[in-house]
Amino acid sequence: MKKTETRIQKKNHSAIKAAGLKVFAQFGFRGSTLDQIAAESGLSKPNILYYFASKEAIYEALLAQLLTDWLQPVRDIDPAGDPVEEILKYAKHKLKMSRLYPRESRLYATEIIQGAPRIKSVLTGELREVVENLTLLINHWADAGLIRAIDPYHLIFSIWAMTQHYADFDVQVKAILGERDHFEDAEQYLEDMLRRMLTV
Amino acid sequence: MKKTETRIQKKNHSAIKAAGLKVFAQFGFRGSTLDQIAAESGLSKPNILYYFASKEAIYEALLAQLLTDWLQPVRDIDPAGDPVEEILKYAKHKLKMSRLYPRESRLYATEIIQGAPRIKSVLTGELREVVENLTLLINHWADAGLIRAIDPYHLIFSIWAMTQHYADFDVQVKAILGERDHFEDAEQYLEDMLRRMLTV
DNA sequence: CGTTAGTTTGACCAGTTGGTCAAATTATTA
DNA sequence: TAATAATTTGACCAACTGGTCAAACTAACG
Repeated sequence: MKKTETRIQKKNHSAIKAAGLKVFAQFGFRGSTLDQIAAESGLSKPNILYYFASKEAIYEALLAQLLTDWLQPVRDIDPAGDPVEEILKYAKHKLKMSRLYPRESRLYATEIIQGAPRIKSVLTGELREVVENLTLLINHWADAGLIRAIDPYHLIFSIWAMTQHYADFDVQVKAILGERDHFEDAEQYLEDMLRRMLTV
Repeated sequence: MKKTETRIQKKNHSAIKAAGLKVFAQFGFRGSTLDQIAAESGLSKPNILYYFASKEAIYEALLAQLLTDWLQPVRDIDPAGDPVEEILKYAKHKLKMSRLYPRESRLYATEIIQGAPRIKSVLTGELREVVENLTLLINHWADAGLIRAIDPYHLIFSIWAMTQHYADFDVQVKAILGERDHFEDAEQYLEDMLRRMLTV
């Protein structure tokens, strides 16, 4: 598909995606304008449309990238590993992504809040499947007595909710806690919570 | 302020706010248009601007209403009540609001994700103060040995995150769980989690 | 160095945006 | 019922929207 990408193409594609991420994450698809992305990326509007067919194409490129990054760590959970540690590893990974890539998290959040018009098929397809497998694994662990019996779906939701909260509601968290880094405390709380939920 | 509001004013003000809530919650402030709100409310665009000075005025009226509804249940927590039950009552109340008023939750979420440009002062003011008081109470309870020692801030964040998740990420939750009502299971999970976190 | 392929842009366009306003319509009240 | 106040609207506007395009410019390469 992308056999030969020139130096300039590579640079500009990523500059546009970086700018698009910044703008879309803040204003959502409809609230964002090509002029904003142009200003943010330092390119002219027609130049942006030379590299991406449309505003929507930029948005979809970002979403596609995001979804693979989102799903991979779930797939990386090792069924042969220690259950509590595996779940903890996943949760911590998710939290770290919230700290390092809060804009990606916000972009995803706005898309979902708006009804996920462009990725609903991924939600009911790939995401659902990946989650289904994870719930089976969790139930299997519970049956084997390795963790406490627990609703696997809501366990997963609680991990998502708590980790993404720190990225999506960053302003609110900072308004309450101040500007200093709070991710260390968050991780400790999350670990404590999960251990209590998973061990008998 | 609103001494005499005629029958028609009352009807149209609330029709516009209802329509605005629906539209703003889905598309955010910048992504929403007066034409959408007009269509949704059944009024003409100039007629809407007869009742509200601007698009922004509608949005701010909604946010103001929302914030008081948001803060009240925190204030209603009874310092003299049973700690675990009080916190549980609050969490369940929050979850119920997610079920009954998901659009309000989404409107708030989009505003926060976008950096809370219009309510940052409320966050660092009223909200912070109310949360501060709650953390003092929780610490007090912990000191008295009525609940386990716990980081009160992240406890609050976890309640917010988990309850609002079911409203804000409704599409995703439904993509995974199907269309049937999942709030009963969510409440059970939430209660289980909080009891485990709060009791020794 | 000259040619070609890749890149950038100013000018432009049709549709949409929030908002205005005078005039028409409807409700209220004396 | 007549006059007054409140409500509604069609026509309109300037600014902005995503997108186009031919022409100018720059990089790559034989």
